[in-house]
Amino acid sequence: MKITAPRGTFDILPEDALRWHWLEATIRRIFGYYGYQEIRTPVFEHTELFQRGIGTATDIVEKEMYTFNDKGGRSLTLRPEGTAPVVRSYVEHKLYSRGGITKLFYMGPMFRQERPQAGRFRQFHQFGVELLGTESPLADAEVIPVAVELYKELGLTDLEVLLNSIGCPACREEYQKELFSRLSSLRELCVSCQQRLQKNPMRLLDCKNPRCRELTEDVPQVTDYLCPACSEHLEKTLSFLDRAGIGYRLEPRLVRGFDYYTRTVFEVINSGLGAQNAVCGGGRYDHLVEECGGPPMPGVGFASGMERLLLTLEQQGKFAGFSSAPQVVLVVLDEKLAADGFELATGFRREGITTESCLEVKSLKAQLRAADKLQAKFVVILGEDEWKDGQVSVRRMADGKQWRVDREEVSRFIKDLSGREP
RNA sequence: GUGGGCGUAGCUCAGCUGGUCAGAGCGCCAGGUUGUGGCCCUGGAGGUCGAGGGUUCAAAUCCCUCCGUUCACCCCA
Repeated sequence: MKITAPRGTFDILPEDALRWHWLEATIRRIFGYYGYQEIRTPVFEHTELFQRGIGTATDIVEKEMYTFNDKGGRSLTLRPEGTAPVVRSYVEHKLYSRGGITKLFYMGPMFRQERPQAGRFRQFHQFGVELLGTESPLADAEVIPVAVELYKELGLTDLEVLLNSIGCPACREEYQKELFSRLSSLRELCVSCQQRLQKNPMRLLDCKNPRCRELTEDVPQVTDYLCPACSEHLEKTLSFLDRAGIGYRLEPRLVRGFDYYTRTVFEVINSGLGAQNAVCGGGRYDHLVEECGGPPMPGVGFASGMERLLLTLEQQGKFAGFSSAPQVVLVVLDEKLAADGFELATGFRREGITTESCLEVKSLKAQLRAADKLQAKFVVILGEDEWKDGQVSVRRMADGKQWRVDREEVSRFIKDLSGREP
């Protein structure tokens, strides 16, 4: 094998495509119930959008973006995430001027140059929703069940919602100062935590290093530092979730990797995925629209990884029954009848019968074996015996029953039979 | 970017203390029925043993380099 798909990318083969179609269709259907409308943005954007939106100090912007110069010397970047592009489009087209609240969803490939791992790819697919134009905690509370109920509909089990509030810039700054003063003297923190302490002290709360965990054990929690407004926002969000019966776990150490988040942040995790256990991540971003050149306009949303969902569903045996079996396989027994067979197959298809036509005349045995492998419901056999009487044979594969039928009546015959057992 | 595991037929793998070691199962194709699938039987096709280099009379088997893949760290969906 000379040329393979680039590292971290993969082909979706026909049998897999069925699963993707099903997943995509389910997402669209559920999002429809909640009133989200699809928006499609380019797969690449000006590099600056992500630098401004995600934050230059984040890992994604620092080392994971596919950035290149086009022939005009512009710096472009394959989108590493979906929120910044959606917000860019929202601002560019002044969607806020249509009044009220904007509810959008997107779905498509994203690109990050990381080392591939279980459930992690360089080209991967996400869908997500963005609810723009309101600061109400009802919006935070609404966005979470969009994901949760979708997962339920997909048949996912063993999921957990983790939730936290990281406050607004004002209360967060005070908290970060506190963290810094408590921890900056500690030499025992791991190397990356030393760096985090300088750039974004809050990030070291979710370090997995056991020693760092101990050292930060009794550090105060973000939620203790929330200003009255942020505190009230969190309270209300939680009470709405409680009221609607949406389970969650308050996770004070949950912080997220993008700079744009404010107040509510959350994740949905699944234990079956190994280290990459998050299937969904999101939160509120009250200053991103402004950052992107729009008016002050709050927003909240989430993104979810499709590969990880499919992986989990696969583990749960969801796709056992997925197949694309044809209703009819046409078998032609003699080269001389090839044209008649072709005409017949075309007729079936015009009648809406999924038909596999006979492209190569082989022994009846071989053709039946092939039909069996395709899991055909019926085989229509066209041989000289039948044809001289203006007929074909229809064989029901499930029980091997066979009928001689006039050629003009085959479509009707098959349709009638299809409704019945077996 | 760092570290570990693995790279032998389409797939899953055995062989790996160097010398019938190029194999098994499944899959594929064909035959056992003059026009009848699934089970069974028989036969067949298919591999530069990831690539390159080295050690040796001799390497899939030992050594080195590279590539790929996988898991973990980092980070994240």
